[in-house]
Amino acid sequence: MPRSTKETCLADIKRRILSTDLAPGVDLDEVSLCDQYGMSRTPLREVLQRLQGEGYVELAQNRGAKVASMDVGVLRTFFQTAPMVYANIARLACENRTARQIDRLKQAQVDFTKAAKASHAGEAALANHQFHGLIGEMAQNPYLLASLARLQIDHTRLSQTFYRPAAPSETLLVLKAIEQHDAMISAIEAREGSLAIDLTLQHWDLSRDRMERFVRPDPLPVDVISLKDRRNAF
Amino acid sequence: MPRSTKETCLADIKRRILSTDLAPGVDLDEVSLCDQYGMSRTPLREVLQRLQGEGYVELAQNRGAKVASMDVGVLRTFFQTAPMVYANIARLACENRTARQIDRLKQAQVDFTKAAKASHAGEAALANHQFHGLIGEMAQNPYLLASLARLQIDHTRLSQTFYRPAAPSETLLVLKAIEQHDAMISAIEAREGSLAIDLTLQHWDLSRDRMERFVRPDPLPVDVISLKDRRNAF
DNA sequence: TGTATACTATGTGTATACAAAAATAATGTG
DNA sequence: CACATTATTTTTGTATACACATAGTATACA
Repeated sequence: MPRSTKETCLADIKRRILSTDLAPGVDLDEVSLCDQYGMSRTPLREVLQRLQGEGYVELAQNRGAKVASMDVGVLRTFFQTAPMVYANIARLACENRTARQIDRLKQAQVDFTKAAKASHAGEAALANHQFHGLIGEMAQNPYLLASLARLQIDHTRLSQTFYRPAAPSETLLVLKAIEQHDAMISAIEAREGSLAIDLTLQHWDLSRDRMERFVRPDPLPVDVISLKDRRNAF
Repeated sequence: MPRSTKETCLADIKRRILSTDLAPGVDLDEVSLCDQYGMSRTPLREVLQRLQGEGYVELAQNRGAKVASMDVGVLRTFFQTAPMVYANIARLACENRTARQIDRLKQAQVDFTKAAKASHAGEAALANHQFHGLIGEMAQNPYLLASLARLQIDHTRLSQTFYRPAAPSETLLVLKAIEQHDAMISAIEAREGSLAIDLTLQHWDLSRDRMERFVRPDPLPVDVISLKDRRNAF
């Protein structure tokens, strides 16, 4: 899809950041990236500037680029802001979507379903990113889209574990997410704004629970003594 | 304030776009900008990439940069989105503002009041931009801030005529805007979120009325015949 | 006269070379 | 041995030169 070297580079760095292959906060070395993508520093630096503009990286004077961090302070506002923006985007998508966009959304859902059912965690998270990005496009609102894009970056990074189910009960959650996507497509196609908002918020609740468990996992056993004893018993 | 040539250039192009000195949609020539700011094309192009990321300019492949346009379709969503974002930002500002930020906001209000009372239209619009940008900083929400920044660009461009009163009644509107700013400062300082939202929406209504009159001015007289007659009567 | 094609001019995209700043290593001194 | 200072290396920032794409213009041909 991307034609020029620069666009390939831009898209690939985004992909690597979203999949946390490039972890939050890590420094990006210009020359090594140049080698990887077979380009000189001039266009690569322009790519980095754009990535900064879109919220993927942070640039510091004379100190290069690093992947956008995800500190706790920002995470708090993430959970605070996301449902409001997502809901508004969903409503606007109902008003402004075109038939062509519905087709693309359905295709994205096919891709997402495949990856999610196959438990391809990285691919599923990216396909989910693509799906919600398309709804954002439908909204036709460049102002809110800027917020949505930034929310999506952190959302996708936090969701990396979602599609890699550890227990059978978690597989059900993935299936539920797929169903919710299908319901959202129908609502948007039928231009039922109120329904689309409800579905979006339900979808958010599902995702939020999963993310909160990732951010704040089950605590380790407190009773270290008995653990130690059990170990010694071997 | 800006130390390096690049930052000066970035800030100045922003200023010129906000003041519509660089009108929406006009093409930006790289070499002439280089001459103006005494720098080579490499850093200038990086500035343009950043300006694109912040929504000031639009870049097209092999076709250079142009100032972000303001077509009717986008303007519709501007009026639709702005009050919601502004209100949320105001509420968050109450929660998260620091004493230091309050001081800076008061200083910005001094600057704004001076420029507005002196009917320095361009300066007043930029000071107003600065004022509301500081409230945005207080909100401590990078996601919403991205929307706010984009809304502010168009808001400031549309407000250019606000502070250049044509009639005495319009001077009163400017004074009212100044009062509203003072009230907003008090509300944010006292962390009264609900009040801050109300004031913000009132402030928006005032600004919106003025902008709508700018976008859709009074129609020209329909009765061209009688106008012509009157002219002939001279 | 209308249209297609070649040519020219202008402007954008990229690579390389060099300058400047920061990080790191090495050395000297108390 | 700790610390400060200097030298060295690494990395970032900028200028220049050239390659490439597009737009505009002129010319040839139907």
